[in-house]
Amino acid sequence: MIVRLPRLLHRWNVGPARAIAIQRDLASRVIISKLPSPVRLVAGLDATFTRDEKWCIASVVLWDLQDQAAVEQHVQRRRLAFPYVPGLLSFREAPALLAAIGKLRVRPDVLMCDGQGFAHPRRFGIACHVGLLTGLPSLGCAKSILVGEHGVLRTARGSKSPLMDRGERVGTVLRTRDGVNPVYVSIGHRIDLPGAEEVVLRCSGRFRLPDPTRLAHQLCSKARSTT
DNA sequence: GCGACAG
DNA sequence: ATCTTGTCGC
Repeated sequence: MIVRLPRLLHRWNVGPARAIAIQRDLASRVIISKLPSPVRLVAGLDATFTRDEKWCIASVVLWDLQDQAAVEQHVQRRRLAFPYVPGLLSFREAPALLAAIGKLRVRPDVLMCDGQGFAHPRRFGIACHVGLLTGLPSLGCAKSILVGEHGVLRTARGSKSPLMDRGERVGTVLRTRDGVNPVYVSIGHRIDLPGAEEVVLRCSGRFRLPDPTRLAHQLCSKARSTT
């Protein structure tokens, strides 16, 4: 087991009110720092659910930026024990995601989550949560906005605009491909915003979503259809 | 009170 | 997220 979890930090059998309190508490432990370079191994994370809403299926794809290839991939399922509540996504998905991360044989340089990190009502989206609990650098790359507003972007790949919420910079709206909808990038843990943006850009080009997250999503879909 | 609301 | 085929366009 390459990644181990601090025991005190994971309590999933809680209700929404307690979950919010936990987020407020843990948010203060997030570290913003420059990403150690060079970044080569990016672990893309995603989760899906069985149609009966009983299981959460999570996947991790370890993407090698150097070789442009997936070097590891794992799937884990956990029973769903929390409803979908905007802002509390990690209490629904993180148990399965952490189980999948636990299967990695190689330690990733950074985790890439399908959802927000700092761009969250309490500045503690799923990317922060998973990063903090694993102790690994992490970032959030979401397909839509949870909180915040932004200006118009140019159409070229690489164009960006600050994502602002309550007068605070919470992330970056980033175009990963010419003429396609942008993604919403924010820090998770042990990273800074420029570093997060750079990783997302280096992981994308052919598609809107960066390769690690995109492949993790495909892996989840296949795993679910095989059920 | 009303609208918004990651996946 | 999930329910779902073809189709327009680079």
